[in-house]
Amino acid sequence: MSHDDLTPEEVAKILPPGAALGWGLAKPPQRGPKREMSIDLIVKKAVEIADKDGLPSVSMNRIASALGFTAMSLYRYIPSKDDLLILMQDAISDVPIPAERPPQEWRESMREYVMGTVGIFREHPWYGDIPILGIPITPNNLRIVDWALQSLRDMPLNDYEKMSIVLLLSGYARTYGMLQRDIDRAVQAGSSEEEFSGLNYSAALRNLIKPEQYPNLHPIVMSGAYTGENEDENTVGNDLDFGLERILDGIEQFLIRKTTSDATEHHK
Amino acid sequence: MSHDDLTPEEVAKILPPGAALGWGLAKPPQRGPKREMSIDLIVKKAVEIADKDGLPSVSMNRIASALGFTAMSLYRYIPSKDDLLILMQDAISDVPIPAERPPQEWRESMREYVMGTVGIFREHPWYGDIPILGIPITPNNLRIVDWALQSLRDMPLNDYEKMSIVLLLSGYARTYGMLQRDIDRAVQAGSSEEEFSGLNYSAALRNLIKPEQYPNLHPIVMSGAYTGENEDENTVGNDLDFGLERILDGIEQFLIRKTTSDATEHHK
DNA sequence: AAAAAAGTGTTTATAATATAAACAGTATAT
DNA sequence: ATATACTGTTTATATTATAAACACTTTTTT
Repeated sequence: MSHDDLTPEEVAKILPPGAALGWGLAKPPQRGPKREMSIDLIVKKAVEIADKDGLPSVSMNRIASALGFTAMSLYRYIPSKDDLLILMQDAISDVPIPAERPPQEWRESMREYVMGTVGIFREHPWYGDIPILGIPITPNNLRIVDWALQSLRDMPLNDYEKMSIVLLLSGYARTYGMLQRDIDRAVQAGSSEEEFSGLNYSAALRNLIKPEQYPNLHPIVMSGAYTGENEDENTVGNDLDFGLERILDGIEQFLIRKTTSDATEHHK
Repeated sequence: MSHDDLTPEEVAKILPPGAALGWGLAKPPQRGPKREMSIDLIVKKAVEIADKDGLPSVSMNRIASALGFTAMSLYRYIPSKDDLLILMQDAISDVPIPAERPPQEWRESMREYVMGTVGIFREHPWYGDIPILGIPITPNNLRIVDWALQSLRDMPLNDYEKMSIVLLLSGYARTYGMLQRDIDRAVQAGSSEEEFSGLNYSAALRNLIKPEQYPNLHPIVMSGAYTGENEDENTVGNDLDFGLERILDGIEQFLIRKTTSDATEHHK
């Protein structure tokens, strides 16, 4: 409601500590010994560890040791581990955003956005492990929201419709990012992609899926399609593209319906 | 490939231990003292605890104590905690499946499926916290896949197209289930739904989102739509319905295109 | 009937976790 | 000169999954 200009201190008080730190709103200390570390350094090291050994390996001890300090020293910079996770998540959301496209290329623009978001999951498989505690409010996360809104800017939609579409696209990207992550993780854990897709379980499923209890699934298990026996016909990449094109078609239908009904309303 | 009839023991050897237990393939012990517990009892109690206090509260100690035994006794029934999680996940997937609808009501049928799946997340908010280690292979999870395939059974689609659509719908249900869960969780943790939607951060965001850096998001933050200031116009329920209808429209387009191109191919 | 085998639930032990409290030392403001 | 604010460290705590060894109990084999 209010259009007040708040001071940075006032803004910092409203936001959760992690977000306030992300916006650089922590005022540097005025007294005491010189700091030997920095928030950026800690977050960078934490991301490095998570990339290499996964999120469970990111302990306060591990980060501090890697930097040559004790675990407790980190608490002079970041109030809690949850806040650190928020900062890590925002740090890796600092992705390059491609040049804007003309409005008629909105489908390609949305594809770029979804693929870009899925890319974060590929590069940092722990991205999806950090719990979502609310709508994005950190700087790089909001830049990604801004990116998603780009192709919608000049469309005949109200703000809520735009946000619904952004949610649809970002949710889709998240789903496939996490699916891709789960596969990468299973592969890295020694299990093969075939194991994940269920190829190893084909024989077992053929014995367990009875047509009486699973009338619709039964033929698909028997044909081998469920466990992806013809790998070239069924890959995750294909599934991702397939679903995305259906969603884009659905958005297109909405736009068509919206513009024609606007035209008829004009006639009234 | 093979059409062999395998013995239950052979099937159990192929599957991961958790899944084999879910299918009831563990042969009862032949010697030794009578068992005082059962797998079902343990899983039921674990689900009860998770429902009440969340997944982190489900420790081996907590389950065993609630049943009047020691933590280690559980390992006589279930090989590891990961296996227990698989059994818990399958147990709550035992949802009632509504009566089949005539083919022309496929949209309503898909809506029922998505809403039903989202419902599992509402009733058991920890559902989405259990990591996905591969395609569904446990009995109740496969029953849900069978449900999803119901409305597609008689459609002119090949098996891979059907599975892609199932993946699209189940992924969408999962996304919104988890969103709903995150909100419920934030509310239960004392923070309000307004806090989650960002309403409390409106004033802060208005000061932070500069038009130069966030050209597309800026107007939406200023109008109050980003933080959902007109609650009646923007609810999660609305977003769920909006996205689902777009996806159903996208599927409809695919069906139309497919049937007309089949017709033209016939003409050749 | 005797002995071996298999399985029961329990006790004890281990390494790792986030972070609270108290500490001695250091830079700045009054 | 002294009070204040801040630094990084040390010490301590409760909790976790599960391995190993234990004394009993039931069934199978000899």
